[in-house]
This record gives sequence, structure tokens and C-alpha cells, in this order.
Amino acid sequence: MLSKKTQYAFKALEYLAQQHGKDPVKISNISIHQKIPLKFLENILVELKNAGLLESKKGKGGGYMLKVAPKNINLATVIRIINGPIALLPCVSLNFYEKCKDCNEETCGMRKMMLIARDATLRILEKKTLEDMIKNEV
Amino acid sequence: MLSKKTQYAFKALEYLAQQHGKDPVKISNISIHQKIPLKFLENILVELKNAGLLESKKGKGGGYMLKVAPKNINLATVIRIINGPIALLPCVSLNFYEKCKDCNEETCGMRKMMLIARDATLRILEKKTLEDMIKNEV
DNA sequence: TATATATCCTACCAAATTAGTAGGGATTAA
DNA sequence: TTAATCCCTACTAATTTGGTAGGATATATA
Repeated sequence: MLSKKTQYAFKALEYLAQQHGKDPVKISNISIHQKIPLKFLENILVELKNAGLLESKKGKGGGYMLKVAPKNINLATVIRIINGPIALLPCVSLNFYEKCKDCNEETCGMRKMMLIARDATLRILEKKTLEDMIKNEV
Repeated sequence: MLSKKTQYAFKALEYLAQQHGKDPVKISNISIHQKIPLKFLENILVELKNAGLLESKKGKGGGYMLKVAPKNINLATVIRIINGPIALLPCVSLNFYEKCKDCNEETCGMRKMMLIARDATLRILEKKTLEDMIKNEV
């Protein structure tokens, strides 16, 4: 399951995607509209900024903006930044790979199954973007 | 990611699947062959038994056996027993559903995306079985 | 019936992770 | 210069994870 932090990240990005192209959005604004604890949200936005998804402006009239267009931010990217690996096992993770001890990766049946599952999940999460997300709001 | 407990569960089931049809397998035997801490393994096996996947026999010559044939135990079932939900959000979970507050499930774009992702993942995890897993060991 | 062999049950524990909060520092617009 | 705004470091409580301890219970067999 995604952590609450990751869910908050998506909620914040969703809001910023809706405001894309307009003025910077203040943290307090996002916090109120999306019901995210303000100080917790600060942490989240800094992480998304450091990862290159957002840019910020300080001082009056400042706030956060998307640095990348909504259609170019896929869901897998967001999950990896805030939540971590998408794969079910470290030994089948593309971005957080860890060798598993006591198991031969060439022959491990569990690994093969989890590879197939990972591919199926990623096929969706890497294709769907923030734009898809907000366009699907009815 | 799957917890270590879930990975141990798969390792134990894999071993029991290989011994399917033969004599009961002792916990200590599984523990040694699959390198799982013995007392921790006890807990895991009891859970799998309570869920109906295993049966046990006490006393001399006793041990654990699969109650269900390997081809009838799919990976999603095992994950749900030991790890919990497979979906990325509680509000798209089939077996561990929870309503999300502050969000209309009919219109929520994030929910729609996570539903699609869940379906893709489940399509694999519900199709692949313990039999597939051990047949893929080379 | 006694004994050895197994599983089963209840309880406990340390370390890591999650979900925040507190308080002030740095930067910028006006 | 000052008010507004993001940024940084540190702390904390609650929960989850990954176990361990010790004995109770059931069973095969002599």
C-alpha cells in the first residue's frame, strides 16, 4: 500500500496540475484545499522539488509550481520519489535493486513470478500521468 | 514491497509444494532447508494453516502438508494471508476495502488510476500458482 | 501408560518505519 | 525594512516488523 505521505503527494500534485500555467500556489493554499497537514506537506513538497518535479518561488507572491508538464509526470515516478520501490521484492526492483542472499536469481521461481507481476504493474504506472489523473475527475 | 514474513511464507510453501504427496514435513526441516528462523516460521505456518492452505499432524512422524494442490494456490491468496492488501490504496482493495474520507470515490482521479493498476497486478497474481513457481525453478 | 516427538499458544521485545510537530533560518517582493 | 514565503534541522509518539521465550497440547509407539 502507498503511505499516507504518498497519497498526500498525489493530492498536492493533482492540485498543482490543475493550476498549471497560472501563478505559484502557496503551501497553505494546497494544505487547505487538499486537507493535508501543513508542516507535513512542506516536507513532501521539498522532496518533490529536489526530485525535479516542482519549482518554487520565495517571498510575497511565491509558492510552488510544476516544473514538468502534467502529461510528462507519470505515476511510477511519483511513487518512487515518495514511497520507494514498486516491485514486490528487492531483487526485481529496477530502481531500488538489492541482491537477495540465499537464493540464485537465475533459477528462483518466486523471483520469476514477481518479475512478471512487476512488469504488469509498471506497464500501467509508467503510462498513466498526472494529466490522465485530472482528466478523469468527473 | 512484501515483508520478510511473506517471503518466508513463499519459501516454506515452495518447499511444501515440492514435497506434496509425500510424508508430512517437520518445521525444523523447512527451517533448515529454506533458512527461515524456526520460531518465526512456526507463526507463519500456523497462519497458513488457519487460512486453510496447510494441514498438520502432531507427534512422531508429524509435520506440515499442503491441504490444497499447488496448482490451486495462487500467489494473490498467499500475499493476502500474510502481507495484507495488494491494492495501492485502501479504497481500491477488494479484500481490505476502506472508504477514504475527504474524497468522492465516483470522481476521484487517483482512485481510477489505482484501480487500473490493481487490476493489472491481480491479473498476474491470481493466475500464477505455486505450481507455476516450482515448475519455473531451473 | 509413559515417553519422546511434534505442533500450538500466549506473551514479550528491539529496531525500524510512519506520520507527523516545533522552531527558527533564508530569501524575496514591495 | 518588513512582511511573506519557502527551507532546514531536529524531535516525537504510535505502529509495524521481525523476531524470541517458554511452556501447553496432541499423538505415535514401546
